[in-house]
Amino acid sequence: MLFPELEIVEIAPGAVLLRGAAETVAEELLSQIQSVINASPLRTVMTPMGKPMSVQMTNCGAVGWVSDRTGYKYEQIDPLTNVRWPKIPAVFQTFATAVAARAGFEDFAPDACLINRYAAGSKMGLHQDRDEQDFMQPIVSVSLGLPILFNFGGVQRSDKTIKVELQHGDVVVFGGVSRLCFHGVGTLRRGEHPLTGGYRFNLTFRRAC
DNA sequence: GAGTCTCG
DNA sequence: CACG
Repeated sequence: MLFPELEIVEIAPGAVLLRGAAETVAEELLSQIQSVINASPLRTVMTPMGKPMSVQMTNCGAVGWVSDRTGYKYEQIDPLTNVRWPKIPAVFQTFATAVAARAGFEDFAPDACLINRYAAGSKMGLHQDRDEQDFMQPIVSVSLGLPILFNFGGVQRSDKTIKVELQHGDVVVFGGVSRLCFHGVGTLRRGEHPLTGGYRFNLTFRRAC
């Protein structure tokens, strides 16, 4: 998979925005997202402090990221269906590996893909992705549908954040010295996107195990 | 133990 | 909206 003429924005050392990298595969990705949702439906999860998250989520892969009263963790079995999460669709796997390589991370082989659906009012506070085994492996985040403001900070929650608008088809890859940086997104504003309607979908690819 | 959270 |  090649990305000619790709605009690359360096957000921080080890963190890049590949502008529009997913545009040409967006419809395929969305179609596969629907297949995953058909097998493992979107659901609202509780944070360990007892508040519901504003996004709806599901997963595909050998393990899926879940949150409940007991904490954050990766699970092999979807607690909603009590069977394994759907496999990561081939187009997801190929695309994630390709964009990671384009960002300088060769041989990225994700075993988990978190699917978050944002509706108007959904947001994601500053957090670290630190439930994975190997922090040498990067995070690949794909934005589809409505735009949202991305906040990317440092390894301390109090570090100041850089803000960048993520548009349909944008891909952020972060790893290396940025792997444990705090990040999040602002509140999704209501809108209409030709492919996703009033929603934004985010795919987060990780090597969890 | 803190926390993808909320609150002041 | 940023901070804590």
